[in-house]
Amino acid sequence: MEIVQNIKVAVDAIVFGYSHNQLHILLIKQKFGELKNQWALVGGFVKDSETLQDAVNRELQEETGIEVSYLEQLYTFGDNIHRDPRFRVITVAYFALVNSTTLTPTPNTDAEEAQWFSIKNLPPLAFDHKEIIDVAYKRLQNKLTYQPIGFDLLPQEFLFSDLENLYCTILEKEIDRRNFRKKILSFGVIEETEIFSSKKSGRPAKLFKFNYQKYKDLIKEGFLFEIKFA
Amino acid sequence: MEIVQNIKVAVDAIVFGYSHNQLHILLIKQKFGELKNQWALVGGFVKDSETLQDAVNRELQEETGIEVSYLEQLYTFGDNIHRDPRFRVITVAYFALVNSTTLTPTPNTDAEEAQWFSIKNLPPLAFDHKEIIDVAYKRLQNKLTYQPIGFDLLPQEFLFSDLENLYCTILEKEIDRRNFRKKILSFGVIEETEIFSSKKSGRPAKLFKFNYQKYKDLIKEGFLFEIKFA
DNA sequence: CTATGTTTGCGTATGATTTACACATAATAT
DNA sequence: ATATTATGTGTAAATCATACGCAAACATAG
Repeated sequence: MEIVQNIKVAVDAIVFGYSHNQLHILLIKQKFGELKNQWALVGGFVKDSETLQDAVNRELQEETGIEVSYLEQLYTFGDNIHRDPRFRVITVAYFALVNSTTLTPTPNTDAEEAQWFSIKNLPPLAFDHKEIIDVAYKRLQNKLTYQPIGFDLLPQEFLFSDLENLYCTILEKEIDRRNFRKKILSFGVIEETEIFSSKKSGRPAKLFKFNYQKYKDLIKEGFLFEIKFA
Repeated sequence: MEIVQNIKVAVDAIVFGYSHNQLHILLIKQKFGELKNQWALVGGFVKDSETLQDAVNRELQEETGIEVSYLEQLYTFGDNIHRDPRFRVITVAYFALVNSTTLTPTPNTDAEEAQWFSIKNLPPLAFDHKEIIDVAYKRLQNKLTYQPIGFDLLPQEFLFSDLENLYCTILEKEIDRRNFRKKILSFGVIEETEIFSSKKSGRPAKLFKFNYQKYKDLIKEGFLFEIKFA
């Protein structure tokens, strides 16, 4: 049986970053093609010999030079049947987080320009990329309440107040500082360091760090986080 | 820029059914081709002009004649690069549930034979379909604890004991009958009917039915279920 | 027709978790 | 020095989860 099919497979990455108490998304500006000067998600067509995830990592490398600290498949968008007149495109979207210590994008090719945008202030986007981002943002909000992915958006060592702020910002909720601290500490996956931060004012705060090993052990036991705040 | 890509896009459906206190999966037996006599998931190649979900529904109709009561995208499997020598296949897997009142498969074409298998006793499967089923089963177990999808596996009207049994079976856990009832009723999405069931022995039980409208209202408010039993 | 077994339906006591809120501490700024 | 700011810890009340007891309504056996 012969299969006639004129579909191309692409991957897109929704890359979240966190800095200055704001959630950001990494976008690239097309320099050529029919999408010239349009902002779009990082992505491109999958090569025959690479896995989907390899394709995402390659595109990320080529277009932004950024290495992500978390990557998972999000959803496959394939209903936009007439996006390109030459063929149909289905795109497997990947959800990515980057550590805020490595935030500066440096594209390998000069075909594109990479830039962070606050999620509250996105430019007009190519294709259905705005809807893809909406799905990704919901996933981030959801996942934050039952898995410790917030740490993947912060530096290796961070202040509790930063973590708290991150949760407030992303979940768009007020959180009681004291209950939040108790809850997070009760999971036993973050540890105090002996380092204190020098802030402008106020009592100096201990830096904390995430214990990935401990987290993996918990996951093995089928443990989930369940962070829910009124 | 010319895109050279030799990838075909397929869809697969993991169809769950529940009967005789057991969870079942719908499989088809290939009658032709290199996979002759192998059991496999319902699925096939996507046509250029149909959405992914339409493709799933079409394949379900063609191969089994079954109409599902719940359908959502599960995951896209694309790492099995050398499954077919002619081209690479990526398959978008869909998670489906069928109401146990419509369990009899009746394939349109006589190319395949469709049959239910207990999840505890699956035959050898084609490709990576066993792994896909594993992913789907985990999703089912998970989803059952925070969304009322159990009702999509039962008849319109059902006994509480059936619902409880379904949860026990799928979650592979003992559940306290009384606490389960209280919890489920507290969500306010199922209603008593005036009908009583005639059982072999014991006190007659009221039949209950799911109120989909009420559920949709709850979802709008961002409500989640959270059924967790020790 | 009574006794026994079986399944349903409801209730309550206990413990665990969540939520709300108060105050001492250690730095900087004035 | 004193005010200001942010950190770190504690505790009481309310809510929720868990464990379990018991009566009601049927079938069946003797």
